[in-house]
Amino acid sequence: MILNLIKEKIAKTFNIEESLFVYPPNNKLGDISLPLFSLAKEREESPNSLALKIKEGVLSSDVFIDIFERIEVVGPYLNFFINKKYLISETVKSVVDSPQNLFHNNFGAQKKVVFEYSNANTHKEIHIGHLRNIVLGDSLVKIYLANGFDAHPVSFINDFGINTAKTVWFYKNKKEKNIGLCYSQAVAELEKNSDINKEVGEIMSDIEKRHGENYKLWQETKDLSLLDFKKVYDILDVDFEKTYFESDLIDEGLEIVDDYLKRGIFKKSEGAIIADLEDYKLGVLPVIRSNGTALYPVADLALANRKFQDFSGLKKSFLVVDVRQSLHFKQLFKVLELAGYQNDFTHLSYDFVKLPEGMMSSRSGNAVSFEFLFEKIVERLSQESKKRHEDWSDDKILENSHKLAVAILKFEMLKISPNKIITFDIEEALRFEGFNALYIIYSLVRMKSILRKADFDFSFADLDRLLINLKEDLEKNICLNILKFSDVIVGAGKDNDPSEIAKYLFSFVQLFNDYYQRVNILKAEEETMRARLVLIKSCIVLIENAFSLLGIKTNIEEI
RNA sequence: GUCCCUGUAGUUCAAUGGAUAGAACAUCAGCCUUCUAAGCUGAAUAUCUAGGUUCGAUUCCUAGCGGGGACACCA
Repeated sequence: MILNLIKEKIAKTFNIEESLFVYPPNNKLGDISLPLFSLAKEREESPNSLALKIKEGVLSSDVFIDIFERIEVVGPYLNFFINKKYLISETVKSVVDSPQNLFHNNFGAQKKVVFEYSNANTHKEIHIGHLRNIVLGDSLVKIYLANGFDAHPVSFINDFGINTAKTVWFYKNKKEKNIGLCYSQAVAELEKNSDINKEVGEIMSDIEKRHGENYKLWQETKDLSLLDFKKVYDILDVDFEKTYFESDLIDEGLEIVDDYLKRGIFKKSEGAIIADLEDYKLGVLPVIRSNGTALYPVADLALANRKFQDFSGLKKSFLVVDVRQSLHFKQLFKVLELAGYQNDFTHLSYDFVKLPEGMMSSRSGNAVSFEFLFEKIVERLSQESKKRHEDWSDDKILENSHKLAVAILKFEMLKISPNKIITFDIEEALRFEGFNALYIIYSLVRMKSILRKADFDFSFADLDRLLINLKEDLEKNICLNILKFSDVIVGAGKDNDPSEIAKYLFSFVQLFNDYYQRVNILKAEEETMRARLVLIKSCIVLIENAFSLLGIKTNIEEI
């Protein structure tokens, strides 16, 4: 890639660490820059005189003769201005000819990794907290794939807890068919009348024994719940290679517990079975309740096993789970380590989604369900579309609004760093201005519309000759930013943070909109027009690639 | 009490230890006979406090203050 090649060349020639290069805060200062503080210290020289020396060296070397327009020394900084023609033509050609070189690297060396996410509970509704999890996991898998990892998405579904029994109880007694509503309403009933707990306990016991009427109802409600999940996954266009169920893992987990008990990793305490991790300052992990029933870690232990069985050669297992379970995972990983696991487990935590009025939970029933939010956004988008396109059919409006709503929701969840709480304000989300997927899609659709109107056949374009016509500073700046995308992909992977892609994408489109406003494309002189069309095509490829790393599809032609 | 995260503009978020701390929303002032104005331009406004490390700290360290979370039978 061009920027890396340039940095590498300079670094090699002058024996400098390649990582010392930075991008200047604004493009008036240069395209790439080398701050010389540390190097000057090492070489016992003043940064400024060292900068001047290197500058002379670069200028006198014929390797760099066509690459740089000029080189400036500003105090301790050495600022390189890349030749405009060279930068533009190299960039556009590589986007058009070999985009995989720009949008894909082999940083991960095909290391096999698994991402476990969307660890939803059946018998509960999917709310916007889960949405963050699903969208984050999906995006991370895509970013890791782009970084050359062999990444696989799996999901672990919790279908066996006491919450399922509560839902069954409500379903059975109140004839409520909407499973999502059953749980929160059951919790409310239980609070009013604690006698119900006994019934719920009996239901749970039947479920665990796997027979009788209650077990049947459990299966029935589970299936209904899974249908609801499927609906959401389809809307969000996410898919898992494997889905693990707690109910399938529990027996294997119990065997492991026995084994660990024998090996002294677990012990009995106060009637329960625990892992005592006080020595590691990790407190105590309860595994089996004093009444003999299994707790969450039992399934986790079995799942750790399964994943390495199912994905042979697996090097690393990522678990995308809410930050509130950090301690739990530290404990679990410590237990696995004590049991002799050599494998690498990493908890990718993210903070929760709260409402402006406070915390959200499916227990209290104040959660904003995915379905509700999605419909609300579709509705608002449809209203707007109708205003703009009186000639569009209702079907077309609805279809477009659906696509947009998915993009908007995903972007809302991903544009903020995972370790920040998202305060989800529905009014804010319905405003569609500024740092928002709609802004980007709107611009993208305008770009596509220009290409449609131009009706230009790219396959016959003689790029070398054509690109000479791109003479604007903005055109160079756009190309420079296209090139920076490679670094963004690597960074987002290293930091496990898709928001870096979202932020980059937004600022890139801002830059393009500036260009769009200032420069005429279809009205430009013939050759300039064609060159600009090729540039726009490159921008479209970039934007669609960036969006795809966020799991956002861009199959929208009009808006 | 212990541990984890966090504190930047009126609000929501940015800023690999580096140059003039950036956006978006809201506010104010402008731009549609012109490739889709869900757009663009301009104005105004900010690093919790005190120390330390460093040539250089919003960033790293220590302490304090504020916010959130987790800490044995929830997941």
